[in-house]
Amino acid sequence: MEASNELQSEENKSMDKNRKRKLKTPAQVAGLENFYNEHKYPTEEMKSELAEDLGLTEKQVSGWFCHRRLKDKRLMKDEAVANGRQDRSSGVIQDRGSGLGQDSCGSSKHGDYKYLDPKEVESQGLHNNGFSAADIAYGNRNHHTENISGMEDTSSESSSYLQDRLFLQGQDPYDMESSRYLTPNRALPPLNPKSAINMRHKPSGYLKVKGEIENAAITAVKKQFGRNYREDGPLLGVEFDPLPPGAFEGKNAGPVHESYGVANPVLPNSPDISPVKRQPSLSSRYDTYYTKFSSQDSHIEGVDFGSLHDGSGFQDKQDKKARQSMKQRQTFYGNNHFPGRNSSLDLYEDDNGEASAYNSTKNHRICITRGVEGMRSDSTSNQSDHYEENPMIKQTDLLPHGYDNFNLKNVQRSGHVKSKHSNSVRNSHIPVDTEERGLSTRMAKEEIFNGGKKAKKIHRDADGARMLSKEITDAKRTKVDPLHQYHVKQAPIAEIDQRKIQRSGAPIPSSFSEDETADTSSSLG
DNA sequence: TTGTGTTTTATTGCCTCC
DNA sequence: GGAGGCAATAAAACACAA
Repeated sequence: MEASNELQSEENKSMDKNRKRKLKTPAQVAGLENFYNEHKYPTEEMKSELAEDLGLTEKQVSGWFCHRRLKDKRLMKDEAVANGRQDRSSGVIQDRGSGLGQDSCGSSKHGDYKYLDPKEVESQGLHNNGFSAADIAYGNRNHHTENISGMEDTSSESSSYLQDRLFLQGQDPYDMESSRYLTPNRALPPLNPKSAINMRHKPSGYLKVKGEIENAAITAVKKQFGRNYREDGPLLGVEFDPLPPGAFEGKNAGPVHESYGVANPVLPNSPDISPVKRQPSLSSRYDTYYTKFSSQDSHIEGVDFGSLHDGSGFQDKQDKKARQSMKQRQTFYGNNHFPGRNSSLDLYEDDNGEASAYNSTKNHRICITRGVEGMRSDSTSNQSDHYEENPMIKQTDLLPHGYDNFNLKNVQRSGHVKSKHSNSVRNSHIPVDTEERGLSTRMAKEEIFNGGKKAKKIHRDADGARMLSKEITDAKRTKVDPLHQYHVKQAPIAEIDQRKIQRSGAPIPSSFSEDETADTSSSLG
């Protein structure tokens, strides 16, 4: 009896211990998100790898993915509902929504069939370019590439296009990452035996019946996008704006417009726009996200990865801040993978015509995404101390093949970004612009859907951004890291920053206000 | 500073598939 | 029956407003 009681108490203790929520570090979240973007249903192996890489348990990873899917589902549902109300012809979105909604993993094999999952297809097609922390790890291990193959199936056109684009740019670690998995003909070799096997699998349950149909729909949409991107140009932020309305026939016009409006690159060269200022809502989110993340960067650079979750002191504090912003963004971040990435890529490249800008952005992102891994790579420069904290992290394995360039950059960056300010500044700009575009779309939608609630959130973010902006501004004035300066040059970033001004009540350039207005109006109605 | 609302994390139960 | 997943729930961590 006593023994049992004791045992029970022990269990309870341990339960409590486990029960005690422990927030994942931004790095971990980033890693998870990135991986999630590519693999909604990671295999056990993947999970294991990811868990190891992130310093989490498989259970945690599984749980996280589960919740993440739920979250996605929930968002999609909301979106679908809202879309349904607003536009009946939003077949695409609805399709997505339905796909997600029904994509439930009733079948445990979904993970294996993710190739067929519209969601996956889409995310993969557009996200393959995205950087996945896990990818790095997996890349080295040649584990997963299934997704891409699946992608080729349904969205080979757009996806390949994107890949090509990205590949050509060749500067993007993300791209490189994905490209690494590609065979000379761009086909993805089954790296993982399991994957290969999986590929042979046919979807079961819902996917079995609807997979192809949905894929077709998704593919169609993707193709539409792909064409737009391809033919109409890379300026997703700018030109994509009008496309969605047409492509989606109205329903998305609002959201899309909004999203783009947020990141509207139309004001790239506006001198009036302060780089430190950003738009409140969406941008601020990511802005904050990255900014903070970068603050984590310091964390990343300085830290954290190693401390992935030792959850102690130093990192915890930094994490806390980063998390706050992170949390708010993750939702969107995960969901908007493709838009953000693509848009960012295109925008940077085309808009500025400066690969460097593009690269810088990427690098930045890499830094973030790599949060987990990136940190490691960064750590090589001087974060060893942090890594020491986490024995799970193997610095030697941190650098994925093909990431030499960006890693180097990152390292360099981390070099001068040692100072928190510099970090903030740097991060505040780049990422925002990059991810924001894609994310903004969804965010805008969410705004619409959730109305006040979202507004509140946005406001919250804005506040955070404001706080950051102040910090950033100060930092900028006092110190600007070379890389950062470069980033600052980027008009898009400046625009984004501009939003901050708006939020803070500072004067807003007419051009930007228009954006804002458009954004607002679209979101409102 | 406190209360409230939101988000994230952890746990548990159930379902489906093999 | 085991594995994987979803859904529901509880609780912690945050953010914001009063």
